[in-house]
Amino acid sequence: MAELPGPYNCPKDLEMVLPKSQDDWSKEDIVQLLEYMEKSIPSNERRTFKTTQSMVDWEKVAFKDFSGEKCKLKWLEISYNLRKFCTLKEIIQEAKENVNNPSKSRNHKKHPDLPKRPLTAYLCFFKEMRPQYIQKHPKMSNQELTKVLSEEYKKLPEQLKLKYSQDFQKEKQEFQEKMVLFREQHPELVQNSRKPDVPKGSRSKCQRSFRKMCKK
DNA sequence: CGGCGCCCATGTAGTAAAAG
DNA sequence: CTTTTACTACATGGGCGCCG
Repeated sequence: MAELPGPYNCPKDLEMVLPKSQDDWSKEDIVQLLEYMEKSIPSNERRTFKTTQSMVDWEKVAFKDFSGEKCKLKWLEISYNLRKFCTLKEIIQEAKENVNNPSKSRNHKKHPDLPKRPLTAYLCFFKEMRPQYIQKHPKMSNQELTKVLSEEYKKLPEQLKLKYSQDFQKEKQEFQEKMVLFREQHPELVQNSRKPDVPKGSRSKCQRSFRKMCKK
């Protein structure tokens, strides 16, 4: 704990190592440096920037009179300044958003193979009838159309509703079969189709009632 | 462990807001 | 400025937390 690791984590050292504007980098040179760096990393790289950064072969980045070592130092200077722009306050704000809205966080991506939940009876009806109602009421907004269609759905004869819900039941079975397959193929990913990366119990009762209050 | 109740996911497309 | 994303209306099955 007593000794700090290399210059990456030690801004004060970095400032001493990199006196300001002592070098001869033009704007164009920096653009070129960044382009060479970009080219040097694999396109499918998924590791953290620190990991990748430590693996960069600076001799390959080197160009003109700028040696690999010079390039590396310049990059450290640039990236250090960049990190100053991202304040702790901003990071905390982003963390807050992620806590409250895990599914909407920037890096939240659904697995591409994750089966889609089947449409409920109402949504099937909605999907099927919407085009006709668009023609009937060309000037209606989507919100208004939704209202009309929900009215229509309520008026629908029981027989038709039954047909829609039977379709739903059938699709539900298929969905469950697909989910079984999905879980077999991706055992490391969750038991739950809904929120793959939300740990159980992450939503507290307080959070719920708070949201409820906000809604009203 | 059963049952209640909250909240999410699901379809659409225009629009508003945010990001790039 | 352009592109992307979230929200809006609606019904409803189902996952899950919580309480007794």
